Amino acid sequence: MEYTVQKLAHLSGISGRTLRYYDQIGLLKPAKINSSGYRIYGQKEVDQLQQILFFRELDVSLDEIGKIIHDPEYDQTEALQQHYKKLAKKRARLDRLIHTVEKTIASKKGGVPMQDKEKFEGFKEKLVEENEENYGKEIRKKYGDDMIDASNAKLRNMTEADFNKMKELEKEILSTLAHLVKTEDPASDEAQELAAKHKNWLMYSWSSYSKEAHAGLAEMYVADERFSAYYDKAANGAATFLRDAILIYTGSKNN
Amino acid sequence: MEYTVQKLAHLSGISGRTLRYYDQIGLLKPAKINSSGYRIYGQKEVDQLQQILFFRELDVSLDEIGKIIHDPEYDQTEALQQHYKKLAKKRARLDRLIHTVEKTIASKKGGVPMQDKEKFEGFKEKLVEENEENYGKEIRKKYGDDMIDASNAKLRNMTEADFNKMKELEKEILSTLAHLVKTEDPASDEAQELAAKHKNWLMYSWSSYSKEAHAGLAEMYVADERFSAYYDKAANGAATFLRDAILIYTGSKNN
DNA sequence: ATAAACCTTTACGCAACGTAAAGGTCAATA
DNA sequence: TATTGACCTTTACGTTGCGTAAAGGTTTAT
Repeated sequence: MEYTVQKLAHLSGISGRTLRYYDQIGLLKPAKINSSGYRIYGQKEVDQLQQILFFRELDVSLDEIGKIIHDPEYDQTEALQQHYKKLAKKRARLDRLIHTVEKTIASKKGGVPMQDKEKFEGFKEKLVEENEENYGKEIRKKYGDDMIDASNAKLRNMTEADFNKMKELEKEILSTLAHLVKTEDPASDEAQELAAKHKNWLMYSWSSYSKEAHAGLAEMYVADERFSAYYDKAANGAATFLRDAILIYTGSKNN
Repeated sequence: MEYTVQKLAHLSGISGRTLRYYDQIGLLKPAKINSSGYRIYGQKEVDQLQQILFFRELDVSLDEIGKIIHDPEYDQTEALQQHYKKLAKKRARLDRLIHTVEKTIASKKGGVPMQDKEKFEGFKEKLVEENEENYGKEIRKKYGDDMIDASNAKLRNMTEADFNKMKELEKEILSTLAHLVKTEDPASDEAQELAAKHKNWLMYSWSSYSKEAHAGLAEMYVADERFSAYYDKAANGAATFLRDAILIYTGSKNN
């Protein structure tokens, strides 16, 4: 049986354009070209198209598919396994997204003003994720996997009330910081109180506290511009001031 | 606090290009442009960017996001709900794909030649899906939802052994058909035996049998080019021959 | 003064096709 | 037989969300 483009297209449920495109990129060449320049496909091509569509269904890129079906050296099992991992990741992400949307919808139905609510779940996850992506490697090296995993777990399990308290405390710290930075005295009582508040704030996400870890974080507030930018939003030099206050608080530095 | 492109980019973890692009498409305009033509963003823009990234995380298109955050008329809850449905569909599909890949890998590990094995699970699903997409509406109208759902379920639950038997029977039918079509006698004993085999073949996926349904399907083999193309692969006029044989077998037509 | 590190606009590239546009081919019908 | 209408062809631009030069101006630090 021989098929022209449209015939094969109908048979397989894809468009003629797609078949021409596959020809163009060398993924599926017709068996022959007839005297009028028409593409003619045979049974072999139909079978190969089935294979192509099978992999395409699995979200494999056409490039990959080409390798899989044309290169006999290609380890198909390995490819499938790699692909399986990709799919699993996608699904995990989708699960999270769905969860977030569900929560968001629910909270909106509850009549809660969406402005802040909508971001809640997403932000928690974003926090965890961002921490991982931005600081994951460095921090995991410094503090070890267990501590970070525990921290992430704690963050994830936080109730919304906790989360809001944490946010408020954060605000308070920032405004106090903006105020105190002008005094230029990180050893003052107020500054030490601020450092204590900062510890409390940390404890919302940290599973355990150590002065060393607190001091280490303080150093990072200055060393890493992503942190310093955050605190310098409050006031110029805020990151440095906070660091010094914490270093004194933790006893890492004498006034 | 004011941010240039790079500052905001670092702060939010996206690229400068992305910020310029968002400016370009009107999704996020800077607070102002300074005397040197630099984009300057303020706190308001930072907040809005948070919102944008929140929705982007949910795989909402930038176009949609624009409507959501700029248009006060826009029903955000409705949009989220729509989006939720999309995500759910995606996940359902992903679940299927993952299942297929798992099975495929498993079967390959079992040392079974992949050529046919790999397609097995995928093909079953593809069969169900294709049936739905291609004939779903027409057939559901004709036979009712219950019957079709039952058929799909049966197909899905088929063991591989059954599936292979079905495939073999299919082959046998096709080759017998190719042979018999030359006799041009759909009422012959052999042709009637063929019709019986066709019934058996059907029973692999049908949950119950009726002569009317069988005859109806036979008519469709000729009427619908997607079916007729399939059978005419075996031999010219095969679809018509098979239909006639079935019509006689079911008593819908006298020889 | 000069380099490093910013900033700008313009513009091509990516994946996997959809969608004209402009023109040849083939089968059936008036 | 001439003419539809349904095919077929190639060429080429549009889509999404940016990445990545290229070519040049600005700011900051040394």
